[in-house]
Amino acid sequence: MRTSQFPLQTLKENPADAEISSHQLMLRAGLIRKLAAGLYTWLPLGVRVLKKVEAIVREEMDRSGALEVLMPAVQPAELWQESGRWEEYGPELLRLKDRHQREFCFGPTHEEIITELARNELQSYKQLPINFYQIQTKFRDEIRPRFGVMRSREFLMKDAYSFNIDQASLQATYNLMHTTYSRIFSRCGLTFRAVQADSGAIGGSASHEFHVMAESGEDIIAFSTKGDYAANVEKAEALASVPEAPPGKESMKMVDTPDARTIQQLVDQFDHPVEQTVKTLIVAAGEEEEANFIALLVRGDHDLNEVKAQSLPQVASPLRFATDEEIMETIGAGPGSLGPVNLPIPCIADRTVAVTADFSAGANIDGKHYFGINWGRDVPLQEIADLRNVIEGDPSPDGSGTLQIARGIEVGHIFQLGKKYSDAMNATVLDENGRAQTMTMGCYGIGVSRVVAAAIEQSHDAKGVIWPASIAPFQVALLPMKMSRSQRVREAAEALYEQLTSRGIEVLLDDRDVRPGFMFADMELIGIPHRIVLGERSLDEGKVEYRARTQSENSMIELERIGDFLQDALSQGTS
RNA sequence: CGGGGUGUGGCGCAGCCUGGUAGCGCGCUUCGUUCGGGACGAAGAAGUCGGAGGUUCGAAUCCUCUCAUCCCGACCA
Repeated sequence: MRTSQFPLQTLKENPADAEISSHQLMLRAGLIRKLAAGLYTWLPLGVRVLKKVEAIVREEMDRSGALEVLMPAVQPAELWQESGRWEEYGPELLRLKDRHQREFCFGPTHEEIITELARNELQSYKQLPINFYQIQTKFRDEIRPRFGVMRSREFLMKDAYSFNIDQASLQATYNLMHTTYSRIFSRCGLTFRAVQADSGAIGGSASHEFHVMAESGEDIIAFSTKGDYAANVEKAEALASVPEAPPGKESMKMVDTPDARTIQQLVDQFDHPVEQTVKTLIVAAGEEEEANFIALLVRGDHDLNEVKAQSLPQVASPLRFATDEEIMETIGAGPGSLGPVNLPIPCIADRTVAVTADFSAGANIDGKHYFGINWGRDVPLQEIADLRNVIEGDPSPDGSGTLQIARGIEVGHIFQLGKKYSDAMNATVLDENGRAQTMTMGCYGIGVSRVVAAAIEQSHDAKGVIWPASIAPFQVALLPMKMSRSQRVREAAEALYEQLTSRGIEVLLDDRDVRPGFMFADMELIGIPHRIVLGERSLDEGKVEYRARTQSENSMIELERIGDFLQDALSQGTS
């Protein structure tokens, strides 16, 4: 490709509304342009990258035996009503009506559609297992789209859905997808980690997310310093900080704390270690509970994990915090003075709270706290559960090492769905006994457009993008110096361009009549992995200048050898 | 949904407080001089000042409404 025929829509200045580097660079390098909030046009350069990622995904999915389909982006409401999600799904679902006032949505995901397909097309266990996938545009009406294509409303996704006769078969497909995803992200040149994820209210036994490690990631993941354990903080199991409670030394006493309404104020005003404070959160109770509300206790410096809390049967799902009025009415004290002692509603203590001695908590009387509370002696320990987010330094749940915390960008998610959709939509096949069996399902997603942003987030410098070779829009930038005035340079450039192109290398020949610095800056901004400079000087010696995007020095290479040299570099996947 | 910010040629911004009929940088077009790290000079094209209404002799500027967009927050006592 020649720059004279390929628009490089680069910008020198940073667009005002781009926050993170990948978003800024995607705009500056001319990969994308914003149309409206969360909606982006991919320019020719960006499309080349997108297609590279798509090709890798497709190759590896095909290799795994999955079969490509293409489903409609617009989906009839009836199927969503059948699965129950027409009501469950919130405002994220973009609902539409056609000219006959029939209801549709723009698909944020395709479980209903694929299940409808499967129940019609699959009749026998002999057709299983089967895994369908597509690469297609999704729309989710995000509360707050941000960071360019990282969290946009419309985005390109690879989604796959497997149908299996039983759990063992599903597990096998799931494992196969796990290795397939690892191959895909490795081939994309990403540093990533598979982590255990919350399987959510949808049910299902297992779920892993694939995260690209990056400071700007929106997810927080915890992993063991020694073992293999890695999990999304939403999911990571929080063990008690110590195996058992130390013996209590203090006796319980009530203290006037008129100005301590938060844990921080309590700690500051009474010189009290935050590890010996307990906060009491009042939430709506689950349906089986007699009380309307239930109290959750976590240590003062810990955060409640809402996903864990609402998965408890005693707690209403979705989680709902009591209002100040409800708290006043139920307990007789305001939110700043709550605690387990003399509490008129049931309460669940986090594991760490259960092993804390001599702790302080509200007295359920406004402006008063108890200090030196001990379980058993002062208040019975009713129930213990894992309620909190892990923090750095917690013991790792696999028993080896402690937990570290890092940020990640979720680029893939694999999920054992089980029978949620197949049950609701009656997707069965006949088993070997001729009996109808509900199929069990898995689903497997990759955010293709997000992968592009994640790759940049992970690999860039002050000058621009540094593409992993496998997804770079071009592999080699060929920059002739003064081509418009030097017949020799022009001829050498054309010859080398022909040679490299015929070797199957994707070359971008910069045949614009611009100054060298301009070319260098553009090529570095758009992140082409290999750069060849052709000039009178080096041609005198029969050489060209080579520089990898990751390097800061040129090396001189014989003109005759450069083709082989590049081919070697590319086949090694080095950049 | 709550709070805050911003809307002025393609992009980045000034002008607004104190009303007088729009300007700078980048980019773009043409010509000339340049030519190995984002050149210089000259000439040019390009803006319903987000939209509607109002105040005024006169509104980018003041007032009201509205739309768009970005950031922060969305119950952790």
